[in-house]
Amino acid sequence: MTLPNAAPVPRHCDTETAILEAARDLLAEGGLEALSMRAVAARIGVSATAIYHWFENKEALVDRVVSHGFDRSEAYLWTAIESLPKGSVERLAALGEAYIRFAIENEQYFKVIFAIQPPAPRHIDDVPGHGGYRVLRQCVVDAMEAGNIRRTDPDLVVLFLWSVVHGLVTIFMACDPKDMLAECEACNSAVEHLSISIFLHFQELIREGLTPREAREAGSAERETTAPPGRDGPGVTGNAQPRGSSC
Amino acid sequence: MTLPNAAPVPRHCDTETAILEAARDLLAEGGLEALSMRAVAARIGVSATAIYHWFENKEALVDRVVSHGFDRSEAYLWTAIESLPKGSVERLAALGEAYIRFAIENEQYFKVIFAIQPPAPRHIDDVPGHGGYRVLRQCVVDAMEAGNIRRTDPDLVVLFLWSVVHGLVTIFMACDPKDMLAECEACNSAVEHLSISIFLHFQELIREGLTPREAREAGSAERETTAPPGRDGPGVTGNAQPRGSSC
DNA sequence: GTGTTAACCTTACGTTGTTAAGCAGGAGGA
DNA sequence: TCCTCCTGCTTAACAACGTAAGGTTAACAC
Repeated sequence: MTLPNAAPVPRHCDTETAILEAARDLLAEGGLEALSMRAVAARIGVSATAIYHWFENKEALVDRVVSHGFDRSEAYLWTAIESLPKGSVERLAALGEAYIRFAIENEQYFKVIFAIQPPAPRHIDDVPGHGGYRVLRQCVVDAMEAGNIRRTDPDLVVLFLWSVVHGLVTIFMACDPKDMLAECEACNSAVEHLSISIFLHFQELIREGLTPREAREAGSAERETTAPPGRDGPGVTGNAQPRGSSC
Repeated sequence: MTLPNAAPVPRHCDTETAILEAARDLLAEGGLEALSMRAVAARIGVSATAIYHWFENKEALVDRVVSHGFDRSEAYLWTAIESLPKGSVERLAALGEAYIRFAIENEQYFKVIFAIQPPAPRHIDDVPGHGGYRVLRQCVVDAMEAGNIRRTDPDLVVLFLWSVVHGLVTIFMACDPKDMLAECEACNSAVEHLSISIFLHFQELIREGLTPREAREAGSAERETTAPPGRDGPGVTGNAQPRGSSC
């Protein structure tokens, strides 16, 4: 274990890394309840109390594990979008899809972060994975400057898009909405994950909004002058999506 | 404790109710980690093992507590919207706001549900609060029939709106995005909760979408002719998903 | 009187996170 | 070579946890 001659590198790194790796594996395998100090210790062949030499307590260990996991998120998201044109809507869409994929692949990390209640709400920079927020914000600003999405408060749009994808994966982690979407054939297409398939359909809603086209065109002139937030546009029955019974 | 003469009413109801109430209070006060069998028992003056006479184990107790809490959600949501016109967009907006309020008021219940990992993903009907899903779906269908929102798969719209509000409250429970929204003056208006203030701004994005008006009007003419709904419009990922042509 | 059942109780077991005390061994100075 | 200090662990023990096993008591049926 100990490096023979490289003095400046303390051997402690080995144990600390081993602890983190064992904890990461346990978390991924069985969630937080499978991650006990004794289980981690047993995996790497030390006593449970040895962990306290490297981490203040279990919470600190879990925090490090989760942070490590999410440190990869920023790179993961950048990789997913780097080949797509800057400022494009495709890039934003790919980012959302990547977020969902990352959440699925790191489900236990997500659950830990959004289950543990911090004593006080943490600042966004202290939340593991806040790097993902930076990526998303950059893409939104780019798309806004390129004129591909509406110009409004970018932070609001960022939070909106984040809410959509995060809400989707969170709901999917808690329950299985498969049955409620059984009638939606397209949702059950040959896509790896149902949540991603649904997100593909969300994209049209995100882009076009829920207001029927007729109502929008009718009310566009008057809305030029006043734009109250909770207004109710007069409804004209439109049928933009001709489909059988439910779709 | 024991009722003297009223035979048909077994005394056990008192204890069971007391257990549920104590567990509910402990959960609300200190979250899941404050809810221990011994703490519940101490509150009502029985031994910890007495609880096992009424509940199979801790999980069953927590399940009942959370279910009870969410049983009120459907009534809560209906109350919030009953005075608003059926099929209106206001009704949908009020429903979203009510969901957020309910989540804030029942934060610990939310955390338990979306933190605990069921062995297998549960069916939507088994999820506490699925009554809220029913309310939302009804409002979406009404609004669709009234022509106030676009006609498309209602379940998709339901899941979309649910994702938006659920994602928003989940993000807010995990971190404090106050700083990142510091520049958004409107968000810091005199509204009770920041999340509700933000949701008010989300509503415009939900209704109008992110596509700039100019781009929409320019593209509307050509889309009149060729409009396969599931088609790769702008914004669909480059990962070329094989999509069903049905939706 | 006997038997049954409901509604508790006490005791105890194994596991958990965590602390305290101490030991082995290498490094460094005298 | 001896002493001291620090690092990286160890064992022992603690309180709190969920929960299993079995005893006790009162109410009730026959």
